[in-house]
Amino acid sequence: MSVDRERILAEASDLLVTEGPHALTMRALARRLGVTAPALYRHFESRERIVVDLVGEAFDTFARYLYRALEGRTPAERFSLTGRNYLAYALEHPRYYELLHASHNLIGVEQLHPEAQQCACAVGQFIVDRVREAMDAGMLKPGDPESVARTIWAHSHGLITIYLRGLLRTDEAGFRRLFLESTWQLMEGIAEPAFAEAMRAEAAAAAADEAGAPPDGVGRPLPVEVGEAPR
Amino acid sequence: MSVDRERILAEASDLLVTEGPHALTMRALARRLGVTAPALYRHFESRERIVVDLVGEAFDTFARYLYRALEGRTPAERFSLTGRNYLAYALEHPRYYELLHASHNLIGVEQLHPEAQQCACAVGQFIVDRVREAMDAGMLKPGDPESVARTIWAHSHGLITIYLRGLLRTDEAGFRRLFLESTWQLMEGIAEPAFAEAMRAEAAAAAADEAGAPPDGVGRPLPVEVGEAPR
DNA sequence: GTCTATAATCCGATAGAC
DNA sequence: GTCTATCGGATTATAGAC
Repeated sequence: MSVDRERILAEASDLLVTEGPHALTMRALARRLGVTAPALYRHFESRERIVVDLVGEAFDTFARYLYRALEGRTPAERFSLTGRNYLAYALEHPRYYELLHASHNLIGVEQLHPEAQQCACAVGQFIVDRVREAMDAGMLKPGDPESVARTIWAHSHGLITIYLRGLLRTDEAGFRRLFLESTWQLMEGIAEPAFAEAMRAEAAAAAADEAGAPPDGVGRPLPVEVGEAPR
Repeated sequence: MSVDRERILAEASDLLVTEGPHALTMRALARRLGVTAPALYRHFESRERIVVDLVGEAFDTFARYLYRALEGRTPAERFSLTGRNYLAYALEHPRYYELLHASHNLIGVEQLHPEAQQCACAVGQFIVDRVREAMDAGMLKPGDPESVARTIWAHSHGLITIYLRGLLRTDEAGFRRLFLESTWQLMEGIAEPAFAEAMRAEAAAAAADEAGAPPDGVGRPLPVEVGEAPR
């Protein structure tokens, strides 16, 4: 049998997240792939290189998801898309998401620090920027953008972490509704009433999907365009 | 030199959290303690037993911190104390806090599952109960206690995680203020105005401590007793 | 590009002297 | 209660045949 770089990384991330770092050995990895250990050295020069590349790809993918939010044409759209894409990344690449936050335990600080520290800062700044322009557009209550961004980030990250650890007894669809509902509770405090109301409507619509989803609810539009109205 | 159980556990937790599970070896642990590896087997029958006991103690300590909130005499006090004690545990035992959430990667599901799963459920139920009685007392807006408790838990956990990972450029004192400020932003949405106002005052008082703390600000009283007034 | 065989290292744990 | 010495096994990584 033959393997390629992608299959190795995929199997390695699964091994790493589901059974822990000690379980990611060249032998175990090769066994899963149907080859022997030395074959892996044709694709990676060492075990550590596999882990480093894995974490690097997790960061890259994360940045790609997040920056896609810049396709939104209004501050409200970009703000909303940022939250959606953050959640989408966590749910579509759960092992990467865990890897991102466990990376400091997996590899030495010097291995990825330049890129990772920079990426972590960039992510923080990205969210702050989306919050700031949402404030300027009158969508969020006035305040310190950095502080509000931290609050939003912490809430999303905490909720996702708890879910991925299996501490919420619900499936992915249930968690998506739960995430919207919880985010709305948070927005009630930091968003202007008009936008909070729109988020409430979105959460209600999502709840409606639960009991007999209307078949045209596929491409439900973004919550509002309230970001352009005032100013 | 001689070692005791406590020194071993303390050094082991440090090794585990700061350098990862692979770094916790009997040899490395013994070296840090100034003894040789076989000496450790006088106190623990195996390496795994060290990890299991460590996680167990992290859970026990956590429960002790949390249940102390029951000393509050009013729903408002118990609600407030729950949040304070949760934060106190995380800041006074940061390695235990990380251990708690990494435990599923450290030991087999069967080793601690009875106690851990039960403790995790108990903690969740404890917070839900405090939220429910705070709602009944008119301190929080009416709603689903489980949903609101999840939101509060997620926010606190997320913020603490981000801080412990060193992603917030601030010291512990700065983080305490930051935590209060962020919690207030959240409370603005889920608490009744009277209590939200009290939390705002508390956050402002904490901010005042920043620039020239008044020397009598030591035992600042609990935010309010608003929980007993309405009904 | 994968195999077998193997070198070198590190691990957990035990035996027995002191 | 700690030490030295050691067993048995696992690991990463390499050498060389095919």
